[in-house]
Amino acid sequence: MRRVNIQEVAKEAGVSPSTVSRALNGFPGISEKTRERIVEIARKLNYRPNYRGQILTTQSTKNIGLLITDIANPFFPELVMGAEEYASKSGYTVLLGNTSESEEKETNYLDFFSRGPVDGIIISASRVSNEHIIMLAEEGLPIVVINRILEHPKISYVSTDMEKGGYLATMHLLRLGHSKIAFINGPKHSEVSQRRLEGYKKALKEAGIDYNSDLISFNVPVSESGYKEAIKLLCTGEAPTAIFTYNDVMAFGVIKAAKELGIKIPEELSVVGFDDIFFSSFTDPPLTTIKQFKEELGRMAVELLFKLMEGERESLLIEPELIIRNTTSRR
Amino acid sequence: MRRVNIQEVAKEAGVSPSTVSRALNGFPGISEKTRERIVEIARKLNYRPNYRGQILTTQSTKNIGLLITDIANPFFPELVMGAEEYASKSGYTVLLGNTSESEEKETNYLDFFSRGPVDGIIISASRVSNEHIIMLAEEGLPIVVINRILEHPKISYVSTDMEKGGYLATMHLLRLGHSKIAFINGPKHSEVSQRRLEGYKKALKEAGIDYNSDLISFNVPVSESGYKEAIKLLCTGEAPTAIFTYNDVMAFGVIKAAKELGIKIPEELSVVGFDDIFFSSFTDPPLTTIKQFKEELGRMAVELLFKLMEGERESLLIEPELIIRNTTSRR
DNA sequence: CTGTTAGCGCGTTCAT
DNA sequence: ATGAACGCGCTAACAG
Repeated sequence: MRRVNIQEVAKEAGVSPSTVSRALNGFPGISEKTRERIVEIARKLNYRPNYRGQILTTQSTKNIGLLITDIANPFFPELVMGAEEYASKSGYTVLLGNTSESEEKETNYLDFFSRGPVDGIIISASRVSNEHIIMLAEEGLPIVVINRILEHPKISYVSTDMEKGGYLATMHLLRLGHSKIAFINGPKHSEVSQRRLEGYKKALKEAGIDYNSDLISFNVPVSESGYKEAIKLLCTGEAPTAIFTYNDVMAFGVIKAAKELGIKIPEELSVVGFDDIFFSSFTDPPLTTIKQFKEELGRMAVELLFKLMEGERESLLIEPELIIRNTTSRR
Repeated sequence: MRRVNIQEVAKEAGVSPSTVSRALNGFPGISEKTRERIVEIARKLNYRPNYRGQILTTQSTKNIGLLITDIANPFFPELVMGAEEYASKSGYTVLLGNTSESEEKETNYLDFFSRGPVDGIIISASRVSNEHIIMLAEEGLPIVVINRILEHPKISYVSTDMEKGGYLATMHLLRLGHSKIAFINGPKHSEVSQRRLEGYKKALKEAGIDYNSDLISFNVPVSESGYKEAIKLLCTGEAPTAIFTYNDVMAFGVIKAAKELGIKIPEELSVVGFDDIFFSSFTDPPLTTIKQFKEELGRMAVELLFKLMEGERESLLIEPELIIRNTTSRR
């Protein structure tokens, strides 16, 4: 692939390859004069060490693998930016694996990552099993998981407090006088979905309202799901007066459905999303939502990964925040 | 990093490493019986070939590097998805480099990519110079550029016809009776900005309207720029009746500014964006825009890259499309 | 059909 | 302060 290698530089400088290596890597045991001469020659020849040979010897790639579920959902880009910014400060590059909600792709990327191109992995994806993650970790690969509580001696995690999020959203709606609150939830198998549902139930219980599973649905977390579920819910005789969605993008689908059905938001229907992505303040009306600190999540994941690479394990929960805009109102 | 290597499998099976390699890679010259036995042992030992050793030998990484400017702008995720989907069909993984509009980061990623982790590069970023790209191409690295017309024997490109896009947007506004049309453009040095400006000028000329450079500004292509420029434009005595923006995200900024100033869209101000990202149909009012076929752009880039790796060079232009929604109306 | 040898491009001994 | 030899893990080329 690359043109000039270390041997050619060595030949040009009339020294051995190891001397070139020492010179260019700033290692001791070489005279300042030779170093300068070699550095100059290397630059002239436009020499850059071959990555493939380098990582094979050093056993370090200076790369981090970041697995995410859906790059089209703005939640993830913000997370990625947080991770990338922090990683690049330490000279690390982030290799992004986007899985488009496909379990097979998650497995493929994880397999790929585990074969050597990265020094550690951050997983922000829900399909892959804890067992699979633990297996990789036990092979010696440092792993940090995002938004998944995984207690294991070799794995760290950072997560939004999802139960708190579900609780905040539901409580907000209850306080506004709603009692029939639908929850258009995410994938059933996902831990995140389950924890938010716990928060939802907890709030209901505190308000003394019976839990009704007819108001809950589990979905692929994309806009269309929100749209379809909203149509279903709003066309029944006993339609809910408020809808809480698994994420903002799904809430956009709900808003769209309500508009098409001529149902006014927030007068006739209140909507609460989750994530607080950039576009949520631009919808009509602007979306009330539970904010996740996405950049912080990405940043902390990298920080915890670096610690893990040095043998220190540490995990943490980040509190979400209720952002009240204009899709919710008193019943 | 990885636990068990090919030698251990060989030892366990009582054969040589090369036999194991043949068995696992499906190469000929090995008895079916031995192959099955080795495959079984490899699976039992949970062996997966070490990527680092493998690429050093095969000279192929099965990776593509994809350089993008701003992952937070939904234009790019859609492009990435198109690229990824097509690449993964051929067993390739996409390594994403996000540069957050920083020239230094673009250079870093390009440097990294050129040192060996990928078999080819797709560049959808504007800061890096043609010279730099050509240098890398001449080192033997297959490169495809997106939205940049770069004629060079070793480089392919795929681009939206930007001049056409600028022309379509401006012509649409002219037909609606607008004559004072501001253009909140992208980065000045960017070829894309320049080509769209050409289209804008061409439409103006055809309508017999003089070009007024006061109506043109060059900006970092993020939402805030649209907001700030709109405030500036709309607070002057001679405010334009229509604004064309470099991308949809900037148009969102314009909409926000107009709302804050109490200016009604589209009655008092028409707005046309560029890209047609997913959220543009969710704004209030839904945005009129020039659609780029983003997934197609990503898909074609990979296809052209594969061709380039086999020595065939081919480039193409994709026609954009005017999507009329509700931010434009007759003057 | 299988084993041995060599080499990808580096960094790291261990000598000198 | 510098060079020679070795090895990272794998596959390709050559032998048998």
